[in-house]
Amino acid sequence: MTSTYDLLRDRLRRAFDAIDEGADPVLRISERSDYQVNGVMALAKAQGVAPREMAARVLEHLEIDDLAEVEVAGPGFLNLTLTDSFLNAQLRALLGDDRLGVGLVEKRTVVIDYSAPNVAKEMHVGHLRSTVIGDSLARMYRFQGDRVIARNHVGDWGTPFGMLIEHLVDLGEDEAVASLSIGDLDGFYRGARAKFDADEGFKERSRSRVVALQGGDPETRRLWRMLVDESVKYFAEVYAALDVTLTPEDVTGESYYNDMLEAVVRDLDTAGLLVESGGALCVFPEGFVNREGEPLPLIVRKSDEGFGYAATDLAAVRDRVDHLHADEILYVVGAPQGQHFDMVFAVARAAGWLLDSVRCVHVAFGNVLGPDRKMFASRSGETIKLIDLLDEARERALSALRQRSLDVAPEARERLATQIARAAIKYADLSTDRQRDYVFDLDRMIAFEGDTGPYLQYAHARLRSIFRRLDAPWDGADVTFDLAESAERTLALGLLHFPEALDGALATLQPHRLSGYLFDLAQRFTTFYEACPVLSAPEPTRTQRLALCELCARTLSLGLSLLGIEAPDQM
RNA sequence: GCGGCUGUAGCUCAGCGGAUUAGAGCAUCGGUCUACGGAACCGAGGGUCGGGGGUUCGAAUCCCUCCAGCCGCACCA
Repeated sequence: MTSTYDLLRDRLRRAFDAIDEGADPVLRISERSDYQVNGVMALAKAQGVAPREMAARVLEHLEIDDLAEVEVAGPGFLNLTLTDSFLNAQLRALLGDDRLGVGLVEKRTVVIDYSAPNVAKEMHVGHLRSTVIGDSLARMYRFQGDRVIARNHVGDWGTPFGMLIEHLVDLGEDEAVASLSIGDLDGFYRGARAKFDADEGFKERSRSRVVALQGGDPETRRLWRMLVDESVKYFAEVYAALDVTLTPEDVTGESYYNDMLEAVVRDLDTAGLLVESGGALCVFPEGFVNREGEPLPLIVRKSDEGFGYAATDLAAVRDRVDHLHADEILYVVGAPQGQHFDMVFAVARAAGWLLDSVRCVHVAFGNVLGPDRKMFASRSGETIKLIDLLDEARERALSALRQRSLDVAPEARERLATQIARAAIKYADLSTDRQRDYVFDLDRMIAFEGDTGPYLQYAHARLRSIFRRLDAPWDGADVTFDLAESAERTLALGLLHFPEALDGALATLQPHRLSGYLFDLAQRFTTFYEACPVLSAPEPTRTQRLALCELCARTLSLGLSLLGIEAPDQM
């Protein structure tokens, strides 16, 4: 089906095109009517015509009577009120559409770089946002019909691996694997670090181990592989606990690009972009300066001849363009790295590796803050394990569930608690502008009241409970939506807005556009639910209301799934 | 110093060119109530949208400037 928004916009565009080819009608959801058209004023200004006069001209060209009544309002807005027959037709189409009005785009390849934990290091709150936001974007892109290639840019290379491998050797392989597989990655890392700082001999061994690793010594590589594999296994557990779609196959760590780094340097040199400065090989992209106002380098090869992350990131861009054939590349990485990515993209474009046709975006996000508005950490100042955070949320959800007389088996209750805990944490992250910092407050995010994940899950569960109470199957095949009650009409309009909400989230790479919509829809539903009895209503009202409930449940469920949140039938 | 992000009700946040009363959630206060699940709903109070200029018929929204906070600015990612 074609979405309501698209149908209206197409008609409006035709009228606008007749006056000025390509002019944007600026169609928006309105508080004063169903939709409003804001584009008349801009058009009037461009053409030197009085706005209301322009509105009249647009109306002359506008053929939209079958969809909406139009009224000129204020300085020159067009207010649209959908006709009953159009509303009915759209709702009926929605009932038969699994995609709830969302069209499929022409399939492109979208690479999304997200999560990026470090080998032999715990996943902590610092990884939460990248993981949750990236996964939501991946789900939305997939749903829209694109081919998504997730890239988990795991930190699996660099000098710390000398000490980590030596520590592994000291512990013995079996012991080390056991310690890693119980998920005590920080313990392992700290053990290595402590010895490195205290023991000169260990430090020396670590250094030569790095050399052996870089030199490709088979035994060293085997031990390194072991560390990586165990960590990736652990990450998979965390992703499962979070219900994140990343798999071990998506892991292309820093080491993945090692063999491409020489070529990066060589080709930059060939392109005449490479400059030696202080012993390091650099590119000075235009427009970047340091403290002193001097050109700022992107250091591709360090003065010790090692490669930095800039080289890896450049190699990754090339790989994603040349081998993955990306049409679009997204980096879901914290805001502090903004300048670094600006420089990498600038260099990649200057080198001709990244064409203008490939959209490359740093999807930046702010920090997770503690109640003191500082970086979220435990009392003792340590970072908090992601898995501990989830466990605590699950405990709270569980105790809340116990206080309810919900007729479910203990195992089912455990499962529910897990679903609620994930919803609480993910929704809190996905329901604010991602560029801002946000305060992590478990009490607020896990509450069943307010703008929370559990509230939306609850709204969905209430809807499903209606259908459980049905004594006989209902059939919506011949339903007619007359929407006589205003609460019915308000809910119905909300259902039609789903495609715009998703488009908005994708266009801005802001999942909170979608979460905000879902919360609004849930509120429309609860208002409707209070005002309009469903099961006890006489026919044909009963069938109509059941159909609205069905659509609402499906919209909530689908919408939440695109945020990576499950919608249980009962809670 | 340069650059980026942020500053909207007591708190947490939407809104980021558009319309007379700037929205929501939480908290507060007041209602609804023997219920199609009350973990709900309805209502009220509460804001000079950081300050000041400017553009415009119209600015929380665009431009300039100032203030405050956070972050980045050469070999760690």
